[in-house]
Amino acid sequence: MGTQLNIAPIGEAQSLKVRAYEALRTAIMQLNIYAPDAELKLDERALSARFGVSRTPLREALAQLDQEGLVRIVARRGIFIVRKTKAEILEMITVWAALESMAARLATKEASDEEMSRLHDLVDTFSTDAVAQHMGEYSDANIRFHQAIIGLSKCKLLAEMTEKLFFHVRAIRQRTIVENNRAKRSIVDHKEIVAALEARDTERAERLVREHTLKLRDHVERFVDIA
Amino acid sequence: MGTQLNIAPIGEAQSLKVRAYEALRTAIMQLNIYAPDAELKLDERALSARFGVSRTPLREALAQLDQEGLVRIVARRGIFIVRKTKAEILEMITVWAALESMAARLATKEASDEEMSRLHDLVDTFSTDAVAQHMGEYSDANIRFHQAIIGLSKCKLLAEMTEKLFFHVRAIRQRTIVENNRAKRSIVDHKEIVAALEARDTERAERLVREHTLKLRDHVERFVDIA
DNA sequence: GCTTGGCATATGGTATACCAAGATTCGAAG
DNA sequence: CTTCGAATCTTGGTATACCATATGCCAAGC
Repeated sequence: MGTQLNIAPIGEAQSLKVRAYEALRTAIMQLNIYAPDAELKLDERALSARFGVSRTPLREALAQLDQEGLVRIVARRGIFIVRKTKAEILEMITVWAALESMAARLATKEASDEEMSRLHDLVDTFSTDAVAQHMGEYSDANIRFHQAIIGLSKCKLLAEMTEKLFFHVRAIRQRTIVENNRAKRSIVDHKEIVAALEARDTERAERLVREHTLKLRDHVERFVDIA
Repeated sequence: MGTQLNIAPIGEAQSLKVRAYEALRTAIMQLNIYAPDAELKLDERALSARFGVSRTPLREALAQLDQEGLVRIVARRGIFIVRKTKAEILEMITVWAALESMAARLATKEASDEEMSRLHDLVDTFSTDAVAQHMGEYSDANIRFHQAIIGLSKCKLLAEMTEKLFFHVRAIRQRTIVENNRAKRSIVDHKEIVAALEARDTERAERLVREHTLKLRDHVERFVDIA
């Protein structure tokens, strides 16, 4: 196909800093930081030996994780994986609600009908996926639905900012009590949201998205036990 | 006077990284980056000599500025102060609208009457400050008003996130065409917002704040000439 | 046995040297 | 005069050594 060699897949040897950052971020994501026996302290030298790179790029990666709030670096004390407090999680969900409701508002004006229909499909798929339903509000499938709405806003900044929030919120999956009723009601909410978006009902779409996410907030406040 | 020697709190010498970061951030803030002759390229070695510190802490400070979007580090090319494009500025104002409208919503529930009255005073002061009016939507006094609303939400994350946005938006001050009518209408908006907040009218407060900021967005879109 | 001061160790912070790849210069070839 | 390429310079990336302080252990003294 094509008369040009369609770009090299580009193995792309990124900087060690970036690679270290991604490796650490992934590792932290996979760690259940709320488990009582979770390893929360990191050691620069041990990590640098483990990765096979010097401390310098590793430190830069850690500094970035520190700024993003995933770890906390304390001089001459150590580097600690951060456990978000419940209050912080609630604030993040609140901000999420603010951002996604604005995204819904924009989506009613920016998204094409074709994009809307793809969103529609996503909801239908999710509503028949028992596993996803079981995972509740924190499953990857669910997160994808919300990210899809953000995407339809065509506002990259909204996407960037929510991505960081999702990362932290995902960490509380295991601490959530899954109610079956809640999962089903969530599906209903999603369908209503898509309907409002497709109808280009800006105000309703915004309100539904906000209320949906704030419902999650209240649920976490009442039924999630952390910190 | 006291029977115990009430030890000094200790000066607190911050790390060189933090000091370099703050110095650079301040310097960038004071620079009119949209001026044609603005110095947009930085040099690690030159800066390290100028600050009297080695490249290491300086690099960490620069890496942080890079992540925050104030500068862009390109390997083997240089470090450049970022000029935000108009599209990016517009996105930032949109996100700002999302965050502050949520803050207004929360404020109607979280703020005390006493705090509301202080906000009221702030508006009265601003409305009689000719200089502030002249500066329009980007004066420090105006920014303070908006930050005050954010503060009343009692949501620290909202405050953190908007602070970064304000920094970037402030940079376009000089590029804004100040219309007298607009300044006056802005004051009217502010008074209405405060009224809604004091009346604890959640929906109205949210809507007014959102519309006010989106008005600014449209104004920038039409009358600010950058990038 | 308990307190206390010092020493050893751990650990993040800083300085410095070197590397590799992009940018620049400048002269030789045409 | 133009073109092109090799030598050189520039500049961010990386490795490594050293520094300063928080912690903990241990022994000396009460």
